[in-house]
Amino acid sequence: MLVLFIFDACMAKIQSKKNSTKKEIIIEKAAKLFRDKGFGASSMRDLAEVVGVEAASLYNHIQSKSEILQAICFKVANEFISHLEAVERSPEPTLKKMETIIRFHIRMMLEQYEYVYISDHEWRHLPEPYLSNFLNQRRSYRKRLGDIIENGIQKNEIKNIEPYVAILTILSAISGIESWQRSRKSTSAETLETNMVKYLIEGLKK
Amino acid sequence: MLVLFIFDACMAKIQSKKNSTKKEIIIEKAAKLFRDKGFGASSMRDLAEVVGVEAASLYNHIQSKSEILQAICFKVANEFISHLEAVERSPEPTLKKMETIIRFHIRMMLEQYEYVYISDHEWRHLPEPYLSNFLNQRRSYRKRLGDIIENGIQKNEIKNIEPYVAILTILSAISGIESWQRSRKSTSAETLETNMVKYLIEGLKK
DNA sequence: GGCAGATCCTAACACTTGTTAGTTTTGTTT
DNA sequence: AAACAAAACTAACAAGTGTTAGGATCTGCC
Repeated sequence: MLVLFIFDACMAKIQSKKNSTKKEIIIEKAAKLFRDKGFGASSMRDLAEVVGVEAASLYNHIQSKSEILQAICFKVANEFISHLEAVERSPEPTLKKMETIIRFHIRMMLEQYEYVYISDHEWRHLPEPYLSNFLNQRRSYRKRLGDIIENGIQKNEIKNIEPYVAILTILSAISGIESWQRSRKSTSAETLETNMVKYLIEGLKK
Repeated sequence: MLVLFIFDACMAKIQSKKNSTKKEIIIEKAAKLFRDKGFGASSMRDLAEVVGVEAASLYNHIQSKSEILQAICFKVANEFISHLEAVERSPEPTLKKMETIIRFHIRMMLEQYEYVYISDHEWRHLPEPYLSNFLNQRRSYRKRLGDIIENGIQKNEIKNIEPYVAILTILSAISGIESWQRSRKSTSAETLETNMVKYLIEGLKK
């Protein structure tokens, strides 16, 4: 009863069903904008224009420019973390685990390009304490990936390679898909995924 | 005679020996600044402060904020291109060529971190026509790298992999060293270079 | 010592930034 | 039709932007 009341009050204050929708539209448009002009170079007036509204009107749905950035960065971070948790719980061999993770990263880069790109490149502009929070999550995520690799080495399932360097290499390689997105060339998405997985997994095999 | 005159006039107009030195100092400080705040978020007043001078005084040595960015981006681009030309001319086998190039990229990332980082991440802010120019050089550079790989495949010296994807993977992986730089951890530069080369080269071997 | 030129400074410019206040329009409910 | 809330608008704010003008100061050379 009390809980319901608080919940309702919260919903009513922060967002109703309708401006939740509008808020999402704003964030979506913002993602596209931030991706190709950068967060710093995108003004609220720019954003307002693509949304089809006056700049001041945006503040009926969001609280600040950086709230948009926070929403994007943490949405992406959460998706990666919860996927990782599922993989960690699975009983598969190390190489298969890594392939699953690599494919997930590649698909995220293909299907949620704007969001992932911003989370990768514009997190610097997060205000504290969100910045520290984000970096902690990131560090923890990479650490856990490194643990998977280390575990695989100890079990003699994969080649002996510095886990940190392997993770750095894999994640960076995938985030480079950004530059493929920027200029859709002859190479198809499928070719890209197949070949990149091949390259990155082959380098881990014994 | 005429050539010399033009050369002299140019030198005198753009920079004398003395403000060339000062100009270089400004660019060096700017590189550090741009790297950790981003080009857009760095103001000329910020730059002036680290140089130890008033903002307006900078304009005795440079012509505009974006001239600094141009200087950095094209300096880096030229270094990579001329190194590539040397490798192209060499008679070595494909795998050795690729290792040379990979090592050069890694060392540039280790030794000229600020410059390379900015060239990698802040080129968007170049004004036209420099932007198009830069992107053309970049595309051409990657194309030539791809040709080396394609040639190696035809000669049966390396594994059959999509050249474009291989290049994308290699370059992106290396540019990820940025995040190692950002937080000097337990891993040494040597370990990093050794392991990354191992990973990236192993994935090319037959 | 004094001239010349390089380099600095202060002040200001025109403009853009994110955001707020106050008001009017819009759309739904009674 | 009246009333209410949601969401749009106009106008403005304080602060910060890159850059220029004009004058002061410093430096090295005759």
